[in-house]
Amino acid sequence: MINKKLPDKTVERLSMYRRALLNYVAAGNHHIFSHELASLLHITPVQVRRDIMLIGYTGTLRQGYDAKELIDIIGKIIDTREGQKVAVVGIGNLGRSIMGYISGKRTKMSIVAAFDNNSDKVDRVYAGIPCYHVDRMVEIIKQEGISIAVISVPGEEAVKVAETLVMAGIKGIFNFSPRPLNVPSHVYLQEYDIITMLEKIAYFVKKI
Amino acid sequence: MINKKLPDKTVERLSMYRRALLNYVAAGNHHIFSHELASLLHITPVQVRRDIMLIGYTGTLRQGYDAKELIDIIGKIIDTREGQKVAVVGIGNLGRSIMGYISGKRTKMSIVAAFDNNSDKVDRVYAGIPCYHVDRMVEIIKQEGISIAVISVPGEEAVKVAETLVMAGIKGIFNFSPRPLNVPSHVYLQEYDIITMLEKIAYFVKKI
DNA sequence: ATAACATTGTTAATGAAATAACATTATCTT
DNA sequence: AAGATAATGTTATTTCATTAACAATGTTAT
Ligand SMILES: NC(=O)c1ccc[n+]([C@@H]2O[C@H](COP(=O)([O-])OP(=O)(O)OC[C@H]3O[C@@H](n4cnc5c(N)ncnc54)[C@H](O)[C@@H]3O)[C@@H](O)[C@H]2O)c1
Ligand SMILES: NC(=O)c1ccc[n+]([C@@H]2O[C@H](COP(=O)([O-])OP(=O)(O)OC[C@H]3O[C@@H](n4cnc5c(N)ncnc54)[C@H](O)[C@@H]3O)[C@@H](O)[C@H]2O)c1
Repeated sequence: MINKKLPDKTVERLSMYRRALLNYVAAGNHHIFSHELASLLHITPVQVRRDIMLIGYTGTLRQGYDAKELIDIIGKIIDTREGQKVAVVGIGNLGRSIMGYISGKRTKMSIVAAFDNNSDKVDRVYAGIPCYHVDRMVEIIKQEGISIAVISVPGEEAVKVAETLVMAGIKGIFNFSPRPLNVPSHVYLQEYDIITMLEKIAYFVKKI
Repeated sequence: MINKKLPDKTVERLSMYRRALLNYVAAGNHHIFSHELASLLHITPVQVRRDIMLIGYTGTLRQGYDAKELIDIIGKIIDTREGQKVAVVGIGNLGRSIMGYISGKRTKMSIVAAFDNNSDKVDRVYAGIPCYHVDRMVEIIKQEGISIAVISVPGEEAVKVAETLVMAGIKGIFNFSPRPLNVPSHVYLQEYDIITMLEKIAYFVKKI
């Protein structure tokens, strides 16, 4: 099952399945049917079964899926052995809120470094994470083996920051700045802009 | 051109085109070719032309598109006459960072109210926006004619908040909590979870 | 004037994602 | 033991999004 790449959207849902399942077992449950898992996410049971088929796990006819097993399989797919390390670049409002959000969560990933160019912010600790000057970024990313970076600097700075990250050998970039980035094909890029999404909502609200 | 619904992804790109074009004209330019606009977003020229075809605008063969006209057309599609009004529910780290981000921006939407249930936060002003107690939400949403809401409360509270928003007549919801929501079909729902997206990045980074 | 060119606008083809259809099977009921 | 039932797993179809192909056209060069 493992070496073929899964569809983008399936991977997103796997992450959501896992979270829902963690709550589900924490509440003392053991087995779950596709239609139950589906209703936790407000999607269809077929979608659930298809995703689970794609990862090669199979449930049983009378009990459905073993929640713990499913959690483990998803972990094998998404996580790496030691948990991938993440850096946040730009410790403004957004960067800090993301750091606070992720630090508390039970996910194998961990934010291990933050970077900023404002000297008031460097050499301090935010949500338990040390903030370094951005000049040390390449050095620390290599030293710590950081593979993923979140960009939350102002748009004007984002291109330069991304170039540095690529140079440092980063493999995945999550860009929150409104500036579209261009990275080599061996770097996975995810962009997200809140205003774009709000404007999309605005459009569809008009149409409703 | 106008009454048919545009594809989801096209609407997202229109928002990005507009932003890029605003910078472009601010820099003193007037006309733009599809390949130029494409390269600002790192997409293909065909994609640009197809989107522009869908909105019924046409450029000229030798000059390409008139940037200002295009900005206006996109405005007609996305914006409403007076600009849709937005509320933010849950003024924690994320809520405040979003409020700060959007307030500064030239978009026709405006955040006109914030809500929280923590008495330390209500009756104060954040980024120029008044924060009310969540008990007054229905009242104020109706009174102000707010059509879109951002949910940034903890997961446990999100379902309840969403129900109240629907009751208040909200038309579009942007949910940042990790709890999947269920809303009637006349409400447009957009969900986004940063951890899910980070885990997706983690997966594809492993595959690269 | 005509050919070459660069660009748009549109239709056609491909690819990705979601949904539907259905075959299979373990369990329960009678 | 046979049939009904309620699930799963898989293949087929449909829908949505992107990419490719190409015809149309105004501009420039010869
Ligand atoms: N706040 C939001 O909710 C939000 C949402 C979506 C997108 N964004 C975007 O994310 C970015 C950050 O938003 P914010 O609200 O946190 O802004 P902010 O101004 O509060 O923070 C930006 C931070 O980046 C640092 N910085 C600037 N240049 C840098 C560089 N070259 N290297 C390292 N650090 C640098 C600044 O010192 C500051 O700490 C902006 O591009 C914004 O457009 C913000
Ligand atoms: N911080 C992030 O970057 C981030 C990213 C993605 C998702 N989220 C999610 O967004 C939500 C908010 O995140 P945060 O970091 O701002 O958390 P936070 O704890 O800082 O803020 C939550 C706010 O909601 C308020 N609140 C609680 N119950 C409420 C209710 N019933 N009505 C109105 N207000 C209420 C609290 O008083 C608090 O001000 C959480 O669900 C979190 O999981 C956060």
